[in-house]
Amino acid sequence: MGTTQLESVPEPKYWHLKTVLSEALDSEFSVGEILPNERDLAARFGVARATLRQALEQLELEGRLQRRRGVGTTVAPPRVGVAVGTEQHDWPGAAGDTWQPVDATLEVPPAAVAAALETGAEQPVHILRRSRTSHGQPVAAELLYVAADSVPDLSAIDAPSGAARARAVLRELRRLELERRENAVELGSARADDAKELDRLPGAPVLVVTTRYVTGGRVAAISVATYRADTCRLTFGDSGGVEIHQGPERRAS
Amino acid sequence: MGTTQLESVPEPKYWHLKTVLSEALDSEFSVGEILPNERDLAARFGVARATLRQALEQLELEGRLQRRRGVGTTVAPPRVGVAVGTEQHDWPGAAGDTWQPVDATLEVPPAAVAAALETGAEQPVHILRRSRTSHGQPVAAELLYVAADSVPDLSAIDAPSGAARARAVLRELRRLELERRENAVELGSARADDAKELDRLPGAPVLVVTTRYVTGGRVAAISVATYRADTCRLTFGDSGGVEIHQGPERRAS
DNA sequence: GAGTGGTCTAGACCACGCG
DNA sequence: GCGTGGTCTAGACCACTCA
Repeated sequence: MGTTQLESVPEPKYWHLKTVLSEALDSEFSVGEILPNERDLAARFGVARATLRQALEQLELEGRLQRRRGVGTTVAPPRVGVAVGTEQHDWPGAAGDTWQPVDATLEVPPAAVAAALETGAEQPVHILRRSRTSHGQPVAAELLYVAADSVPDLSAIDAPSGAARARAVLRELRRLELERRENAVELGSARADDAKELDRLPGAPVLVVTTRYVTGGRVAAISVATYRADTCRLTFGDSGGVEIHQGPERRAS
Repeated sequence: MGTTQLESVPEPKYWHLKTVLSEALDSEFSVGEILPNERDLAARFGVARATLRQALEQLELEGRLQRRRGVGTTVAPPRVGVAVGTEQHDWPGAAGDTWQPVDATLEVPPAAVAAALETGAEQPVHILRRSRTSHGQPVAAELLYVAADSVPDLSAIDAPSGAARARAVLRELRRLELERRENAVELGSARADDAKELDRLPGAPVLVVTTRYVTGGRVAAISVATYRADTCRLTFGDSGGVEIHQGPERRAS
């Protein structure tokens, strides 16, 4: 470092810290390894704990670190590639679908959903909960809204709720011809219920994938899927692998 | 004080604060309006400024607020729907492409890119910089890597660099037949150069879209596009948003 | 130069996981 | 109970924008 001034344009400490830590992660740590605790790390770098935490937060956001209260900070594995919308003409629940139905109810949806489904504001719709795991870890939680009149033959279904009912709704939905599906991705923060299901704290960064299922010129269903932003890389089109984004040479050659 | 008492299960202050502010944004503020400054807001809610900032950061992450140093905190407009990969069989620079070429050079790419392009580690490739705007605001910055042997007829091109050369590379690229393109989206933080182009601070949350252009069984080009996560909603498939009205594209003259 | 958000400090206490 | 990360405080100074 030297005793002279650093740069004419001073970099924030936490930014520099992040760079140093990032390089250390590449060279001196392996996946799953536990880092020293925040107080020790802060002391080692001669900064306040809050500053150190700012650097750790960024690294966690980039999927380099994983922090768990009561446990510690560990080096995260590379992000998991998760296929989204590979099949442009498949309904949810089709063969190869990796979602697990959890529950289904018939309720009045949020106003924004009702508007998009073009149902009445007070009209109940089927609300399905599904979850998705990858490599044994939860990666996404979904709310799937199905317009009631899209699955009219469901009235005599046995189960009033539960996974069985969810599967029944999906089965009826597949009888329709799917015209197309439209996806959108944006950044969000996990609501309390999603956070719990994703094993994260509320407010954790998530990628929100909204899918509109269009059939016969109207929207028959809307899916709002919440993916863990720290551990997931969403893939569109038919590739799964190959990380390009600033990967260290940890990969087996 | 208008602030209500905490619950029996204590919610973090910043979380409660975020909820209160969010509701206030809906009911008492309009888009573009300037909020009171952080010190005043903190005093009004009876919390430290750092706590108030934690709530504001979340709201900014969700695209509800926009904060600019030296200016203030304003209510953000709804996120812009940005089409990504709508045409599965279009090269970059095809008709309707909304990217603006900025520069082009011939350099050795990062190792990860070289591996994905299946070029030699020391082999130079064409590196194009492009930028994308929407409604007059910069929304994305792109680095496009084109394998040199994908555009062999470029050797006699006049311009050694600059936007003209970038357009020349794209023109040559379009002579090939595109087999398919594969997209991946993940969360990242803006590098210093991207941040500057996106009018954000370094480390700002971005959505990184990686696209592999496959032709004849190999990857001819790779694009790494960095979108502002606070202002953008990426749409896949052939439509814009649910409740977002997307204006006409700005064609450069 | 006044006012804004951005960075940083040195503490304190709390909620959680685990032995 | 102990150690971890998560929350919170009350200051300070810096970098930036704009009148």
